[in-house]
Amino acid sequence: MSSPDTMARSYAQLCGIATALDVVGDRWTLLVLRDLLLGPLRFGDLAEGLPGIGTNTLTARLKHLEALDVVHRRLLPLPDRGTVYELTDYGRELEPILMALGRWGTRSMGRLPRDVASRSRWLVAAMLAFHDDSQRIAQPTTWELRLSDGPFTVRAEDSTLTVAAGAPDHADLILTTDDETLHQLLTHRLTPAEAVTTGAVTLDGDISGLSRLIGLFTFPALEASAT
Amino acid sequence: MSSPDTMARSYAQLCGIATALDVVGDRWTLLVLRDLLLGPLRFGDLAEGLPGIGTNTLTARLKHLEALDVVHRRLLPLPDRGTVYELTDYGRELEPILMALGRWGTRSMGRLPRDVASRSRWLVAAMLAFHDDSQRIAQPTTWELRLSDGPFTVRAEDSTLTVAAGAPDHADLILTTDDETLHQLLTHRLTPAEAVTTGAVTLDGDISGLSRLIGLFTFPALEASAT
DNA sequence: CGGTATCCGCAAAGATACTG
DNA sequence: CAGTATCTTTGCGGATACCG
Repeated sequence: MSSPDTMARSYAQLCGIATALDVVGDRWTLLVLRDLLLGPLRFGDLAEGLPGIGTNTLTARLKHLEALDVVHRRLLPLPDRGTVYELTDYGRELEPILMALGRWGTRSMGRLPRDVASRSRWLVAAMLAFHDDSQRIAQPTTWELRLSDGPFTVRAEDSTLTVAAGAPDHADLILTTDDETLHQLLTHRLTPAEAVTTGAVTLDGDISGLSRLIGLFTFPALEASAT
Repeated sequence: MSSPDTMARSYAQLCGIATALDVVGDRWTLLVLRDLLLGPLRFGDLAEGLPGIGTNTLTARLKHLEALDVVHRRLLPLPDRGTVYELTDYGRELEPILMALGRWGTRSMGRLPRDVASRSRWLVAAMLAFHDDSQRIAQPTTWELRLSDGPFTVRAEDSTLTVAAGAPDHADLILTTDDETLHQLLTHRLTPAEAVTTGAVTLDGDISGLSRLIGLFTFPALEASAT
């Protein structure tokens, strides 16, 4: 019984890249891992974040990833009584690769179809991708972003940025907004002052903290479609 | 019907990673790009390096990649009268991502099936992936590797390593060997002296050059399969 | 030889209904 | 909520026939 069907369609090449694709190359797989980068998720939350995936396909991907030690299935303690999926150490090593792939793919986003799905968690992941780690921040700062997917924690310390789903215990600044406004702020098409004045952003804390947050990133301007 | 609708199965997500996968996420696509990393290839050479791919699938992938400016189709000058496919600048930006993915996947190579295909070009690509760029080499050196796929050029200058298919104009050392022997050398399961003595490697130049070549890399030992 | 086009069988993926 | 079962659709691999 050489491993179940998890290797059914292996490329069978003596090559690290081909082997990596045997593990994470199937359709949807890398998007599952992308969504798990911000923290553990339940089956239903994963499915909700992957519009178009069938529950059977999601089940198959999770089983495959679990068998290959990329994802771990964990039972939550009593109050919740649920199951969550989270990255293993091996799976977490994909983070810089996924971020680099996301930066690369951003250039092609102008070609996206008209009816595009959007999730604030993807925008938050993009913040991780476009964080400018050549900057060192003077003192550690925590932001809470309240977006449509729920609260997220962004923390800057020295030159590292950590991002996770969920609210922090303490935030230096809480901001409530929508994806489009946040993206406009990050691409400098909207100033913090404008955003607050129009009510597109609601702050609990000082507006300078919003400016400092935005300054941590270097988002590219999106190009229009060419084809 | 079915005109080149290259976005037929787009994830349609406002996300750089999802967009990248719209471009290079289809089966075989990243392996096509891997093989093009070492230099332009003809259709037939690509097909030969991707055992199992159908010629129709390869055609579809190349058309897709060409339409999205990842690969460029170029006609060779007269003596050859052929067509080659080569990476565009945009496509070449995938190199560090593919190398990182290959390093990541190497850990899972113990699970590969029994009948694995092997190509020396993949081993040469792995040399690029496992090059230790913390080293600076005293004086620029060029090696010619004569392997089953043909000759390859490896050049070290300062702390950069370049690798390409084809023989160099001048090589400081020419070595002829097989994939298995080269891999054993790179993983220190075989010493240069042993390899030369047994005839597994033939040198045209000084053996110290082989030691210096091997010293440029930090290949991991392959783990045995667990499940 | 360097592709392209077509048919065919299979396995994966999408959709949805259903169950613990 | 967390999946499983079932059915349909689509993509893929393989073979082959065709064109420059």
